[in-house]
Amino acid sequence: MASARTIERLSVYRRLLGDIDPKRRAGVYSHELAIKAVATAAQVRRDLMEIGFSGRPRTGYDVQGLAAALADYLDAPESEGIALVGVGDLGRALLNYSSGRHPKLHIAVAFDNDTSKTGRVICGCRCHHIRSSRRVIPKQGIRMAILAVPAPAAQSVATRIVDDGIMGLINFTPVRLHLPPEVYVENFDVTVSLEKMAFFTRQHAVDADEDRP
Amino acid sequence: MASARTIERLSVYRRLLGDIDPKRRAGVYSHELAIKAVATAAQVRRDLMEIGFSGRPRTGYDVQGLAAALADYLDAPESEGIALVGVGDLGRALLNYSSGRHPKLHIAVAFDNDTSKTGRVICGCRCHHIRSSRRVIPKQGIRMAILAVPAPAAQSVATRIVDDGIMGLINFTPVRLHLPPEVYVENFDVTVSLEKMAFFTRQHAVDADEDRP
DNA sequence: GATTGTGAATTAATTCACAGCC
DNA sequence: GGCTGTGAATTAATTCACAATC
Repeated sequence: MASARTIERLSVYRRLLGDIDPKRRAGVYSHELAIKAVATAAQVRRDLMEIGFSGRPRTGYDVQGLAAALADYLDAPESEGIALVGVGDLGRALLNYSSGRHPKLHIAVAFDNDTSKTGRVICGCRCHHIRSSRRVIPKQGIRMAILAVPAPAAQSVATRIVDDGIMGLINFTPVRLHLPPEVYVENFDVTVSLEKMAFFTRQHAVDADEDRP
Repeated sequence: MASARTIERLSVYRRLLGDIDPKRRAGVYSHELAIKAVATAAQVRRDLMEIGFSGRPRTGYDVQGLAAALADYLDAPESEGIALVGVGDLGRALLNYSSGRHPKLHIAVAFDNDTSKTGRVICGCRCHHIRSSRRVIPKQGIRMAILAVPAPAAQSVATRIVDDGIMGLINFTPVRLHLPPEVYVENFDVTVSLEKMAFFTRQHAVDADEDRP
């Protein structure tokens, strides 16, 4: 099976393909995708090999065919609904961002514990009280969630929704969750990113100094 | 130099240390950090070797000493200010999240192009119009930024602030930025994460099926 | 002549496994 | 006895390099 790194790049390639009008450009070369995706041409070819899609020498990869192959590989056959848990600023940003953007993934429902938010439609999405998750999540057949609650609530809410049938989640809180191993967890940690940026920005500056004659 | 992966884990270890009261527990073992950080004990030891911090057999790593060593390795000597560019829902979420949380990193200033936001203090942070970035960024000695603007504005705003002196940034837009190589860019891409979660959640389910007798 | 597909080589990241230590 | 530090081994990821192809 493809590695997480490969999946990430495939997702990027797919978006880049969206920038190409297939009526104007029928084919795209590995080195073109590579430049836009900040990768190498060989890497692109390897990744596409992984999903079993072939190009042709001289003409490259068929834009429409590749888009279809990527969709086939990355997407589920049916559209999948995602639960947003926690409708703060971040939750609203995610709702606005993702509404209608993806062909097969959409935020289907939101949960919060603030009764001024529950029972309403926020950014086009119905918001329920978290206490009704047990009823709503199985009923709508939802298997994935975005966790965007305050840190102190993270573990208990995560445990709860996993009980309700959630099998994969993106964790926007800084808490390292303790969940059964069959649940896929992706940590999206802002503090780590900030520290990494600070570290490598400093490092880049040092490198540039050292390169000076 | 340490790899990006190592830096990420060091950042996680540091936060985990914060959960330990050094008055109650003077030492911590590699396997304890490993469990909490979802890594292996050997990995933890390798990472700490990288920063030149030694533990002692039987007693493990000194909690306070390790915290100090991590701070020394990860942080700049002086506190660093970060510019937030784009004060939408996501920007506000970041402001709320990061205010006063980190000892050496803070969002020092915000920029937007919406005059209903500029000239005010939002979530404790002064918001300027983006057109004054050329004056404010150098004056405050800011070298890092968080890019949280709408996608269509991403490239032009990024180019602009790099001109103003920004050397590292976190890109929350889905745009692949074209910037000089000496600028450190970290892409934080929600669509990629969603697709990855969907893919591996599905995959986990298949695996579980296959494991059944 | 330019591009793909891929075996081989290389480089990077992780884990093993055990000596040394308290 | 249980832990660290680390050389060696292993595994994973990437890149090289070139035959095959159009």
